[in-house]
Parts: sequence; C-alpha cells; structure tokens
Amino acid sequence: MFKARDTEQVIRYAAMFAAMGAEPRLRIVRLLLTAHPQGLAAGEIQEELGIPASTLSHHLEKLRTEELVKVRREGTFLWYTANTEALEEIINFLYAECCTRNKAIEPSDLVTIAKSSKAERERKS
Amino acid sequence: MFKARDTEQVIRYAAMFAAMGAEPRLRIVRLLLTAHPQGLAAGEIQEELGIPASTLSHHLEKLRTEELVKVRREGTFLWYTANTEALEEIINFLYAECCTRNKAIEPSDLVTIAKSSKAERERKS
DNA sequence: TCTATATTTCCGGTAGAATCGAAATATGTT
DNA sequence: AACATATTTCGATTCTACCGGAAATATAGA
Repeated sequence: MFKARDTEQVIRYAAMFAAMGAEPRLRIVRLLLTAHPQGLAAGEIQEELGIPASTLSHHLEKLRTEELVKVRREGTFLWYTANTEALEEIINFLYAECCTRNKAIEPSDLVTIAKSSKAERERKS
Repeated sequence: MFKARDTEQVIRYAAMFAAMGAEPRLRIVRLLLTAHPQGLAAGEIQEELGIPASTLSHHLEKLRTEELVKVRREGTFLWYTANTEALEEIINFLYAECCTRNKAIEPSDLVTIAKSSKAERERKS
C-alpha cells in the first residue's frame, strides 16, 4: 500500500535534486539565497553570473518548475527568489532518509554539526 | 580570493546533487539506507529494484564516484553501503546555504521540524 | 583446470539536457 | 503609435546521460 504515493515522492525529490545538480543552477540558487528574501531580477543574475539571457531563462524555468525558486513580476522585471520552504523540505527529506536510521546521528548532534561547520566556514573566510 | 576553492565546491556539490537526481539512483540510496550499515550486495539491489545488472553497475559507479556509496568486496560479492557522512555533508551544505540566512529557520526549529516530520511519517504508515 | 556465479566493461543506440543567437513577447514611457 | 528595455520563446546544434544485451573479468569451489 501507498506504493504509488511513495513513487511520486521519489520522482519529485529526484527532480529537485536534478534541478540543483547542474553547476549553473546551483550557482543561481546560492546567489538568490545571498539576496534573500528580496531576490534578484533575472538581468541581475545574468550579469552577476555571466550567463546568456536565453540560457539563464531555461535554467530559471527549470528551477521554477521544481519549485526551488519563486518569481514575481514588477514592471518589466521578473524578480526571482529562492524558495526556502522547498530547501527545508529537501533537508527534511535527507534527514528523514539518512539520519533517523540505525547508527546515524541524533538531532542534537545535527545542530552541533551545523553550528560547528558554520563556525569553521567563518574561520576559513 | 578563494574563488577557485569555491568553484570546486560548487562543482562537487552539483555533482552530488546530480547523482541523487535520477530516480533509480535515489531509490538505490534509499534502499541502502534501509539496509544500513550492513549494506547490500549488488545482486540484491538488482533484484529488489528490478534494474538490469549492467545498468545498475553504471548507477553504482556514479554514486561511488560522487562518494555517496562505499563498496567492499566479500568473495565474488560486492557489498554497497550508503555513505552517511556524505549525506550529512549535503545536509550541512544545504543548511549552511539555506537556513542561516536572513529570515530562515533556527537550528532548534530544524530539529523540531525533523522530528515532527518523522512523527507524521510514522503516523501515515 | 573446468565450472559456476557475481559483477563489470564494452559498445552502440536513443532520448533528453544544455547552450545560445535571433526573433518574438511583455511592459512601461513619451 | 513609436520606442526602449527586460525577458522569454524559437530553432538549431552539440553534448551528455541513461540504458541494456553481450562479452569480459573476478572470485570461489570441485
């Protein structure tokens, strides 16, 4: 039972991972996160990352399809923002799949790890 | 400065996401996690998921290359296991990228969310 | 060595993804 | 309406991923 629902889930998450699994798109998501929650207009992304407009448009379309970014129009500009809910969903999925299993880490450890890697990141920069 | 290192990181994580971004491979990782930490022989995975041997071999090779699975030989069998460290790394990356930003969620909330989704999952099954 | 089993490598076919210039569309301004 | 700018859609090309049968390799046992 619930096989169909499970199948849909796997397909959906695979698609989300695939959307992040291309260098230009991962860059886009990262960039949008630095600009969160205001986001960036397509043209700004284009300029920042040096991606041709038409190519960028395809990537944004893909990210939008997989719900990793949201978009709102303001005049002739399209403002893209990262969909942090979707990213949290991915984290939860990974956490559910990975970290509740047998020997895997405890929630409290996860926080410790997250904090220490943040500290480490800041130390290195 | 550190542009090169950052580039490498993005490329690496994009490759990891891409490895998880194919339905058969996401299934494989999930299956290996259910069998963690013992893992499964390639033939068992093949039988369980109904993937032809050569195709499966390609997928496992990809996952191995991106360090998402480990492998050990035992006689003629190759035992594959999920690399939970790599999965934790992905969680930390996403957490770092996503959840330390502006309005994003706090570590303590992350645990709450993770726990409640686990509870919800168990309720549904 | 011969046989059996597990798995990979080889090879070719095919579908889909990524790319980007050019043309089309959308919106706002004068 | 004409023009300017932002972005998408079109069209064509190239590249890469996925797939799976057949052959090769690895290991163990008789």
